Amino acid sequence: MPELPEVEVTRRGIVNALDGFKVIKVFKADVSLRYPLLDNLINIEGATVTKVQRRAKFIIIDTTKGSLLVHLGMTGHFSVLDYKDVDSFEFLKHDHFALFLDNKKAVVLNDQRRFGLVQWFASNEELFNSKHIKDLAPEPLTDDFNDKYLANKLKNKSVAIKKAIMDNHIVVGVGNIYASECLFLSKINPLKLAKDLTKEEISFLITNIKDVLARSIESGGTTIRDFQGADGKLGYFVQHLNVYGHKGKPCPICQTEIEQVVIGGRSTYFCPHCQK
DNA sequence: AGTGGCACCTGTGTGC
DNA sequence: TGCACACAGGTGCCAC
Repeated sequence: MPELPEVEVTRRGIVNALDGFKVIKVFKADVSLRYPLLDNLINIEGATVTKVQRRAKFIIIDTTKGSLLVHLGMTGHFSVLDYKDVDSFEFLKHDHFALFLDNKKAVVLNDQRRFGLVQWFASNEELFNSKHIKDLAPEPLTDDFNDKYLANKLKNKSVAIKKAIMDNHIVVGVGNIYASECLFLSKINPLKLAKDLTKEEISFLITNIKDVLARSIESGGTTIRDFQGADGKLGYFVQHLNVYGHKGKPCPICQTEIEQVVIGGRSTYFCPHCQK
């Protein structure tokens, strides 16, 4: 489900329920997500949350007793709910993990397809050195993601540019929806090989990635099927999508029919006239 | 090393 | 109505 904007919207939706409050109870389901939910998740009980941050599509919850790493996978989402007492809390189907806070808020992770991840680390440092985090590329909304950096990463890359910008070793946070949208705005054919982009195209692409992600965060993310923020609100950036899911519909610029192709096993949408 | 393809899951929509 | 199949916002592992 979630790309960078949806994860950031989720982070903002849970931070006020967590930050500065004490975890009095942890719930974990018996079934595995992408990895098993280990017993050491219980270690967070009694800890006070000190920070809720995001790195790529991961949410990181730092506490006085260690750090929690969470990934939402395709269908994960958090809800912030009120509870009266822990033992009578009624979970929904596919609720796999929950934190019960001393402010009477429950932060509950629901993940239908179970591609998500929840792992406990003894320290923030250990978490950032974990295999999930340590090799991640720069954040797209920082100055580290710039023309010089991307040009260097793309030279000699014999993969479609669409696949390249979804590669976490090149830039993080760009998923299947925003990849199509950014390439449309940049007038770049998604099948074009990464190494064949001109300097100007790389520069324009960076501008559009930053712009699209930032605007989507401000709109509450994109809801295609089931994304919702932790407060249950839907994402309204879907109204600003130009090509994703628009197969056969007219291009908003030239009216040519939007085409769909599969790149790296993922549906990709583009205007064959505007994107060269 | 770089690249392509598939596997991991559940649910929904489509077409026969 | 029922069934089979394709597809869905992500990532990691495997074989070439």
